[in-house]
Amino acid sequence: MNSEAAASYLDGLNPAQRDAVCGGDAAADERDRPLLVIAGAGSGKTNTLAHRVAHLIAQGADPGRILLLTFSRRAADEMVRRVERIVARVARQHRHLAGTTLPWSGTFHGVGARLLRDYAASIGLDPGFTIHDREDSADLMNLARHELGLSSQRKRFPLKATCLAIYSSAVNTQASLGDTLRHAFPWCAEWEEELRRLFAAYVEAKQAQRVLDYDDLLLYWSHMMHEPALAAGVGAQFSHVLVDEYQDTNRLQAAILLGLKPDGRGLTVVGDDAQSIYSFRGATVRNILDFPQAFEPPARVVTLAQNYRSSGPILAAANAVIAAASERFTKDLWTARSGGAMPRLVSVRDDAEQALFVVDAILARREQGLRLKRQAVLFRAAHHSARLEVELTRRNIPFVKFGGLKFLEAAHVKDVLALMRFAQNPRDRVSGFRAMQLLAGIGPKIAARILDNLRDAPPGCELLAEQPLPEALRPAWQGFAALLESAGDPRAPWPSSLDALCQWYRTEMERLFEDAEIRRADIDQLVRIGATYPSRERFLTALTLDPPDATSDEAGVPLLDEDYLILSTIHSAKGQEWGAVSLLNAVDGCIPSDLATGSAEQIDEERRLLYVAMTRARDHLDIVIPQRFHVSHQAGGGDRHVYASRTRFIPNAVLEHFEQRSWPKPPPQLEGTPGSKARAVDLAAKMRGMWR
DNA sequence: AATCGCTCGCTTTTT
DNA sequence: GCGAGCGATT
Repeated sequence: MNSEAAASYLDGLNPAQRDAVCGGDAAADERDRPLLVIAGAGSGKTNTLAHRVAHLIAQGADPGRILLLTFSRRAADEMVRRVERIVARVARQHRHLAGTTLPWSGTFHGVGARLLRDYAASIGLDPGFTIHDREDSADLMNLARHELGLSSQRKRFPLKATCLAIYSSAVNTQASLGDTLRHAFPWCAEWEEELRRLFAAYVEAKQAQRVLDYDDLLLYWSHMMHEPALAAGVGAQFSHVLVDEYQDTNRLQAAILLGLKPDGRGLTVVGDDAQSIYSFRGATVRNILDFPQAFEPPARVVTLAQNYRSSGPILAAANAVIAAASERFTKDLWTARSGGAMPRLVSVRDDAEQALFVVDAILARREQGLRLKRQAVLFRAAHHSARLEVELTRRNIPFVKFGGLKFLEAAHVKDVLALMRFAQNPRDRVSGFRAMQLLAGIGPKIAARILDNLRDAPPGCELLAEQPLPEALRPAWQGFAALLESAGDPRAPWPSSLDALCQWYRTEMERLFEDAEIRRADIDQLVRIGATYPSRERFLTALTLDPPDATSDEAGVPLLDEDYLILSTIHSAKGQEWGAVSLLNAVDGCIPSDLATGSAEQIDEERRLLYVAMTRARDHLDIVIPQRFHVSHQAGGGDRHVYASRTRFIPNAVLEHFEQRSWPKPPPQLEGTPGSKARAVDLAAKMRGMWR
């Protein structure tokens, strides 16, 4: 490539970024040496990684042999978009690069699913396996739990979700069950033997039903990497492997990488230990810390410490917060930006006033020209925004919420997916169990009996239509069986087979739900989403692994053209930025969550969470502290409350970085009789009712 | 055998 | 304020 073109696309990078993109170029042997990029918040990480990928392609790497692993589907799409844009620029001189695409980019889970299907034949897996989401997995766990008689113990056995969490934690951290229990679930330690039996049964059930859960996608992949012949094959498939958000990967994922590239050649990982916030999912910051020494010679390390995002005062405050972390490996970030307002620490009376303050501040900024889309409200737990959502609805301010309840968790959406999965894989008991009970007159008993019959049938011969049933059910059943059989046919046209299922389901909805009208819109939406995928398989996989992640995301298509406010959990805000950020409930008990104050590591992670929230802001940052807190689940709609205190992560010593103020109670003429508690409670209940 | 209605316990973050 | 689970009812 000529140096002029090189200059044109590398021009915008600072020296450290340029080093990360093409540092090893001079010596051919250096170029593919393993590379660790420590990239602080707002340091141009995505841009740098995208440039590195584009640079590799410009230097002759085959885009079809580049594996790009990101944390979320959203991040993958963004990365691919940027790479394509940079490559398109280079392609003006190098025609053969025009139209470059990156077929191998996605999450570990998504790529794992794809590889497992590709290699299914060589690892004894049915390529038609279905993937269970967390709830399906919990249901299957529950089935095993009942069959082993664990649900009727003298002492209460852990709930299905807890069992699954324990299983998942053990798998992802690669720890023994005993260690997992002692370390993360001490209150369940007495059940170790029962849990071991339960997990064995759970694994057998999954295999008999040709079903994989999230963890299996990594687990099977990593085991594949332990087979030398397979590992060599998969490894050779990729000339370069690049991983984003490496601080949030777990041991299983690290093992996969090492299996793919044992000598580290062609391997690049990017991350920031100060933003590690997923240890509850088994992520370990050790991955990033130990990365350089895992290779001989050790990996090259490049640090990006210049922040391009936040104003000086915001960055100073964030640095002050993270400085108190007991263990840290990255340096403070610095910025060339000068001026800007200090972040505000705002005291309000309670939850209700917090909502009022935030809405007023947001509208004021919009008056000054900052569109709603450039503003976000962040919080620790999805339900923290409930009061705010009511206020936004009342004032007709559109918003989109990320995190929390998903489109897919709605009962009616799950029903349709269960129908589809059952059609694809009649041995999938969880899906079949749910799907069959949609028919009036079929309950757990009949459904279970039919599933038993299906399990014993030879593969390929599903016999759905020929089940013994009460005569009264037969006509309805015939239609149901015919529907599933045609939808399950691998040659069934897509997406019309989905449409047919939904058509059938729509008529059942009337009986199943009082509010079928509202839910119908979601079903229409599902059909529309389905139409954007090329096949049933791709649709089901994508929906399980990369669900549309905002409530009312895509749902309100007209909404997308309009301006709307972003509401997001801090976790879901990772990697994003906004002109103005408001953080709710900066009090002890919320940040840190009182469920996460068990160990020093947990508390440190909560501190990093606050740091991540603060560093999302460019120009304005409001941290809100309600003085009074309603006790969350009290009987009888009482008005009990506790006095909350400012989060321990903003102690007096850091206050100098904030402008402190309190928000007075506004004149109470807005909403009828002021201070009438009964009235306020009624209104809230009404608003909540809108979402049911 | 399915379904309705009641009580009890738990309640973060997500691929 | 919600789901899972259980006992009573159809």
